[in-house]
Amino acid sequence: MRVTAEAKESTRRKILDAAQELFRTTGFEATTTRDIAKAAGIATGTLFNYFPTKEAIVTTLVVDSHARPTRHLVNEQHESLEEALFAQAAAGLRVLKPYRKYLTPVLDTALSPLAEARRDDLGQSLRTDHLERVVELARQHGLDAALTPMALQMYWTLYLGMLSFWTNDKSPKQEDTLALLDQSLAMFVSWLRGGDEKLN
Amino acid sequence: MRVTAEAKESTRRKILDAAQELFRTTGFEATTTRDIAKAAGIATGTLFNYFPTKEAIVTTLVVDSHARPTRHLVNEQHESLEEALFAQAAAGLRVLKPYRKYLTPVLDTALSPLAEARRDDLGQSLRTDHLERVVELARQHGLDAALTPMALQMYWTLYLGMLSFWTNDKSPKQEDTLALLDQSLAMFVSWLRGGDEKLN
DNA sequence: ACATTTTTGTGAGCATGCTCACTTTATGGC
DNA sequence: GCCATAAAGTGAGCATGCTCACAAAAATGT
Repeated sequence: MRVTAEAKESTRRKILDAAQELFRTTGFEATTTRDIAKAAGIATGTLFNYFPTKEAIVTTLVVDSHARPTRHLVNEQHESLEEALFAQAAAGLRVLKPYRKYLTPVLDTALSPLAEARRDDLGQSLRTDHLERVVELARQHGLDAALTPMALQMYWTLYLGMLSFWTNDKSPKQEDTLALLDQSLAMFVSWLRGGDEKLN
Repeated sequence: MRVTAEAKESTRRKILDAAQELFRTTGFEATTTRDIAKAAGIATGTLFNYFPTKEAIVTTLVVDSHARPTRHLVNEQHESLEEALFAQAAAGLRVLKPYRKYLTPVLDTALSPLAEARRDDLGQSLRTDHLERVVELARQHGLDAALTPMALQMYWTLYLGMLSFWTNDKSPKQEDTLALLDQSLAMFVSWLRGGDEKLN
């Protein structure tokens, strides 16, 4: 059984590697599932034994790469919550950079606020992981009380808006995205503080 | 030529009416273009002489209905910019209500911040119309100076986030959506005012 | 009235995401 | 070693969004 399990894992990797390369060179839409299967050296049917949809492949690529790093950043100390959130989001951008050009399908399906409705567990985990760290950072700055579910919803909306903008940012080094991120977080955090005052 | 033009308009209407009815009863995904064509009494090929994609049909339905009313609301006087924006957005929701269940494809393609990239003129007009009215309302409250392109981008992100939430809102009369809208606008407007102070 | 051109309509057919009945391969008990 | 069971793989085929070469119909010129 072990040999099989290893073989299975290796097939999975072959699919992901082939898909990543094809998406990068040809784009997500223009790459067919038959292309991916052929490049991975398997039949199209086999591909769907490993991933239920074509989008699940690209989502897996994104979520896998996004999951690994960015955790240590929580431990760094920042002056303000704005800075801490900015550092976290910027780290996310750094890690997603290779996928920037074909992030759209992931944003549409897996990460959208509608993802719950669409029952996509992959995107769900990226979302909850990210939001958990937001809560943790807010706690370090004494603002976690203001982080109601609605506040998190608003944060996530702004975060997705920033990612959407990023996938299409034409400015040389995507500095416009960083400006947008900066302003969005400033707006959000100052709103959090205001809500806090009302509670006192 | 007139007879033909009228006939053409009538075919167009038949398509839109048939599509609306089928989307309502069967849902957007489950309705095939063949279904729509058959219900409209035309061939599938003809359908694509009138609309380039299936999504263009649903987008047309939404944009058409959204365009007509809501304009007079600009003339009503409101105490604060928050209230004025709230009234405008709520009017939009009222008018979109029949489409709530199948608004998702429109949000994904036509209205997304990526819509520019996707060259969808239909959604573009809904966006620019709405944003123009936002600017107008802001001017009435002396806050239009703060409405930079980036501020409008942030407004639109929050607006789309609210619409996304709405399509999936399970609360009895979608009152959660109104709460989210209220908070989002409060955050946005108070941020606008803050930016204004900085400028002084 | 007829011929010509332009507009509108048609449905067979293509591309592609995905399924499923079937084959091949690996594993474990004897 | 050999069979039985389970796991993994296969590719023909389906559904559906959309195209395109052609046909029918309408408009226009004479």
